[in-house]
This record gives sequence, structure tokens and C-alpha cells, in this order.
Amino acid sequence: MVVQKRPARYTLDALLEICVREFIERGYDATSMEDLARSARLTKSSIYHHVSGKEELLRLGVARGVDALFAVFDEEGSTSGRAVERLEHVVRRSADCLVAHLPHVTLLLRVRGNTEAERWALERRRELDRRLTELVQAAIEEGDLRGDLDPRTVTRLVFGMLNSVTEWYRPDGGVTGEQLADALVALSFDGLRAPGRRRRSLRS
Amino acid sequence: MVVQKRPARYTLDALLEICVREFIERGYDATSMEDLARSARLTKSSIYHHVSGKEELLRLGVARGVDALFAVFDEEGSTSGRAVERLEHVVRRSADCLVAHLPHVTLLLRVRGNTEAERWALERRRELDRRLTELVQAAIEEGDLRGDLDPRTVTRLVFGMLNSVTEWYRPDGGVTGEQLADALVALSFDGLRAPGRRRRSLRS
DNA sequence: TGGCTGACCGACCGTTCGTTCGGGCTATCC
DNA sequence: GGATAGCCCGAACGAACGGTCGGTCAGCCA
Repeated sequence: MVVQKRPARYTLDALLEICVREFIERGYDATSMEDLARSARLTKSSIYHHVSGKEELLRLGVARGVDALFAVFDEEGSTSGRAVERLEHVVRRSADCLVAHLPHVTLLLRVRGNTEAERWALERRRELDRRLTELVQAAIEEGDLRGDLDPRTVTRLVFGMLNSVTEWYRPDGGVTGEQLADALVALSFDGLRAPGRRRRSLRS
Repeated sequence: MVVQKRPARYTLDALLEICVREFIERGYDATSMEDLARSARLTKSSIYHHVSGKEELLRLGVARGVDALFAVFDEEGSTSGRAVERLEHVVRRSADCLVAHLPHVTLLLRVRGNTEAERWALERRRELDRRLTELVQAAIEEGDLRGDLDPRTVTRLVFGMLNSVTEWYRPDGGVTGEQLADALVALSFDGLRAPGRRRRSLRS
């Protein structure tokens, strides 16, 4: 093993980046402090110089994911215009955001509520879900979205499709963030079917 | 607390059901054998009478999920007819199947590859993904699905939307399995947009 | 009725966990 | 050049982990 003469110094963010990556790979609970230390080329005890403990690393990680996603709803395109256009903006920008902050958002979407930090993250996610549902509801009422599907259900499905990106997307996989966002918006709003062959509504 | 005079006897399946539920609630790694024992009203050591250890419980659980999902691809509707119809059949029946075997499929979709059993499960999931991609590819070539999107990407998105159901669907939530399957198929193939307002292709 | 067996239990094992503590090294400042 | 502060280390802590062991107890069959 190579030992650096001048040991690498870590900023909090640099250390966090490594730990978040490890959390994602093995899962938070399955990752030990020794795993983190090995990955960062530090000792376990050195990590405690930067953070108060394992849970703080999780808290910092998911907080960055939360901040990134909430920022999308504050953008101008999310607050003005027809609901259907605001919805499209949110979906597209969420995809961008998800790609830009892939590790943090991935971590955020994996928490199960075992600790205080995780429960807080779950509550924030629920808030995002609520806002998205409102948008879908409004777009249906304005006549731009089909009304034959339960708004709550389709919101969760679209949200689910969006969030599933963290399960497979890799920046070096040949698909750019823009291509991904295009596909997401296209699929959400117009579906897979070839133009000219579309059904009008649910099968009777 | 009520204590049964004749202590409940467990079949393997009955015990597995309880353990799978616990794994889902807290995550596999965060669930201790004592957690399982408490939930089953047994002692830790009694569990070892039924299974060889914690990992076997996981293995049995995910195997049931794998079997259920693979069965869909063996159905007649998945093997004959136009590709687009086979695809619709697979999506609809996967949704049914996911609702019918919600705990096992949920567990399956959460594994991260830390153990041998988990790596096997991941490989089976990849195989499902491969088969679905083939269907999408074929349906595009037959002209029934739009050709302006990358087959690999949309497959993963549709798959992601499908799988996301485990994250929120609850049988007692007022949405039946059939309504869910309808919404999934409708969204996948025709999208959210109201009929008459659909776009022909990607924005230029 | 006496022994066998399946289901279960309490006590305990070695290991690994997250965390703590005291100290050492190096660059910087006075 | 001595003191200071930031960063890091080795060793060890108590707690909790998954798993083992010997034994108990009820129901069944001969």
C-alpha cells in the first residue's frame, strides 16, 4: 500500500463525498466506520475530527440532496405559468438536479426512517410529493392533463419513475443529463406509443 | 401483553412472512435477530430451529420475489402476439404480481449486493431488465412504439416506474391492484397529457 | 406409562460495532 | 526557537451483534 508522505488533508465536503459514495454502495447500516476510514485512507478515529459520528455523515449527505430538490420548486418556471408547464418544468429540472447531485439524492431516496435524521428526510420527501400532487391536480383541472386517472396515483408513478433514475443512471454511461430529462418528460407526458397509434382513454 | 397458553407454532413460511416484513421496515442490515425474535414472539435461538441463519431468511424472501416476477414472462401473453402487446401484458401483469407479492418483491428490489444471496438476486433482476429491453426494442422495430427515444433508457424508466410501486403502494390504501395496473399501462403507453393536446415528438 | 421427538428457551461465545482518549507530528506565528 | 493549532494516529472501551450450546417441555406412539 502506498503511504503518502504528506497525508491528504480533507475538507468536510471532500470527506463527505467519499463517505456518501460508500453509503450508497453498501447501504448505510452495512457500512462500518472502518470501511469509511479505509476508503478515505484515514483511521477510524481521524474521521471524528471532522464529524461527530456516523449519523452526522448521513445527515449532511441527505441534507444536500434535500436542498437540491427543493431548490427546483423555487425556480421561476415552477411558480408561474399554466400548471402543466410548471409541472413539466419541475419534472425536467428535477431530472437535471438528480443527475447533478446523484450521490446525495440517491442517499436521500434510500433512507428508511431508523434515525432522527432519516425521519426528517422522509418528511421532506413527503413535502415534495405533496407539492407535486398539487401541480398534477391543478393541471387536470385546467384541462391539460387527462382526468381519467387518480391524481395521487399518477403523481407517485411519475415521481417513482423520476426517482428510479438513481438506481441505474451513471454519468459515464453514454446518456447525457439532457437526454435523460428529455426522455423523462416525453414519457411522462406522451408515453411510449408511436404517434398516430395512441388510445384516447382507458380500455373499456 | 397477551401471552398465548399454547405458543404459536411456526411453519417456515409463516416465520418468513414476519421476518420479511421486518426486513422491509428497518432494512435488512438494521434488523437484528433479536428484532426478528421479538416480532415473532420467539427467542433468537428458536429461529435457528427453522433456518440456518439471518442470511437464509433473506435468501428465501428474495427468491420468492424472483420467482413471482419471472413467472410473468412465461405466461402466454408474454410470448405470443405483437411485441407491443406482449410488452403491455408484461407491464400489466408485473404490476399485478407486484401487488400480490408486495413484501417479497419489495425486499428483492432493496438488495445491494453485500452477500452471495443478494448478488444472485441482482443478477436475476438484470436478466428481467434484459428481457424487457428486448421487448421494447422489438416493439419499436415493429413501428408500434416511438423511435425517437433510446430503448435502453425508456426501458429503465418504465421498469423504474413499475418498481417504484413497492415504495408507496399499500393494499388498504383505496387503490385496487387493477386500478394501479391500469394507471401504469396508461401512463407508460400514452402519458399524462389530455387527448387532443399531445405533442408529436420531442421539442425541437 | 415410558421413551422419543419436534419446538422452543436461557445463558453464553467470540467478533465487530461506533466511539473515546491521550498523544504525536507538522506548519505557522510571535 | 518555543508555543500554538490543526490534523491525524494507535489502543482501547462498552455495547450489540449473529450464532452456539445444553437442556426443558408438551404431545404422540407403542
